[in-house]
Amino acid sequence: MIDKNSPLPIYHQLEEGIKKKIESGEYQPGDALPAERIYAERFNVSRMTVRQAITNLVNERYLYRVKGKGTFIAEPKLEQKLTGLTSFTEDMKARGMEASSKLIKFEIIPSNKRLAQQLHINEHSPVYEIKRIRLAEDIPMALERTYIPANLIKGLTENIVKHSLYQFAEDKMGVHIKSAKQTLEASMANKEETKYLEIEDQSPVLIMDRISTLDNGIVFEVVKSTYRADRYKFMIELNR
Amino acid sequence: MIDKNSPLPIYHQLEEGIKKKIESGEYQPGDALPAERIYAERFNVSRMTVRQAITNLVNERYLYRVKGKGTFIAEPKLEQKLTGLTSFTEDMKARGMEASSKLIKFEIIPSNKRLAQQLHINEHSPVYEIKRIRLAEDIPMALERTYIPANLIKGLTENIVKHSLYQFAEDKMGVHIKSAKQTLEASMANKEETKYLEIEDQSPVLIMDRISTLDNGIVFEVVKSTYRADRYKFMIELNR
DNA sequence: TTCAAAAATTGGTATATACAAATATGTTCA
DNA sequence: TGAACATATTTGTATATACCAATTTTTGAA
Repeated sequence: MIDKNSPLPIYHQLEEGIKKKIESGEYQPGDALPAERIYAERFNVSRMTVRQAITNLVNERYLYRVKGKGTFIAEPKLEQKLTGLTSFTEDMKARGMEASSKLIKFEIIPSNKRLAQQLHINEHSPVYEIKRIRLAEDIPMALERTYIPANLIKGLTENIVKHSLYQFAEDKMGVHIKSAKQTLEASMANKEETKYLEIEDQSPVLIMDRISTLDNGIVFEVVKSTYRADRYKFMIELNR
Repeated sequence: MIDKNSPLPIYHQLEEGIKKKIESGEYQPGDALPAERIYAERFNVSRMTVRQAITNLVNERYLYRVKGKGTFIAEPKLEQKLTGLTSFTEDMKARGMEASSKLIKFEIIPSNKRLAQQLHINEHSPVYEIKRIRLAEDIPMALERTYIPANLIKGLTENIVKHSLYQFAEDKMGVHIKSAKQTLEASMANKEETKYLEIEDQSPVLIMDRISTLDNGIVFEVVKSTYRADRYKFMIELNR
């Protein structure tokens, strides 16, 4: 379980080892973990090193400690893994519909204050503004506005945008999106939205804001999407 | 800042002290925290003790460390927790708000066709109907209607509903919720919703439908929640 | 047998120390 | 000036040790 010559820290190896036993079911919720001093002796490492591994797992909710009693396997955490919230294209495909998109704007503009803040760049710094209409079976479903710092991804063309932006970023720049924060809220359509989505004024719409971050922590994009409430429903599946 | 005779652990005192300086604005995001050895010397404690305090703050996202450079004040955390299957109460707590709820209906009614289908029971079978208003800081945020098959959970009382329904189900029945399917859509408030949520007619609202399933595959509940669009935003965090 | 005291076990706090690894700074030499 | 090297500083990993606090187990006397 422990290789002292490994470049990986001992506490990390121990952490992974314990995690694996939990996930495989060898350690069941409620079970007591061997005492810290036992681990220390068994692997001939310091108790403090064992503690470091266990502390991390406690922080990640895999374990919990009770003073004087021991350390125990925690109940698996419901939530955390949201499957779903896939891309529009995938989403439509899953519903058996033909997805397409129409590019209506592709420009470099100076960022305003709010955008600069979200993208962690200076105000007025150039950003790509990509505006698209998302359609399913040729019916407008959403208006999508994407903002990407211009200096982050040079040589972006309309053509690329028509294909996969993420694919381009991965292939040419070797960057991967690590996480995304999304918010969903209800609102009423503004003028631009009613126009492109072909809905009446004051119709209810769903607004989704997404901020995507790369492996290295750099904010890659800010996306603001407006969905027709009468045609679109978000599905979120939660498993444990 | 540090009282060695206090019953509170030193690392905890240090933790609170640093946190206070961050929250008061004395330490600004991006600022470097004094080095660990500086703190150790200044308060005449071990560097390891300082590390324990800082490690906790790093885990809570108040600080972040860069090897060889130092420890820095993190950007203020706006939206840490995802609104996934976390309860309204937890959700509000995460946002630093006081959550409460008002029970406005608790009855056993015969299920209609649609409900029976969702719950996988026969039409007209009895179900609990629990109607609640969810409040944050005494402001109505959502109207929540929960439906549970009556034969699934006998002896449910108003009092239990006021506490935790899930807790009751886990403790008394030993059942765990395994998964949930949620849909989110925008709509306009109907009469009942405008009344309880204290909003104007035709206001936009967010409607969340949830179907929760137990370990054994039995559908446990159907929840229909209507959220005020002007006060509530769903946050979803996705990580790779 | 019963119950209270003592001992053992477990996690919690704290110290001192050592070296590794990444980064920043200063210095030297071409 | 500018590049290469050495040095200092910072966090990261790991060990050994000591005692505290809560809990469980064992012991022993009534």
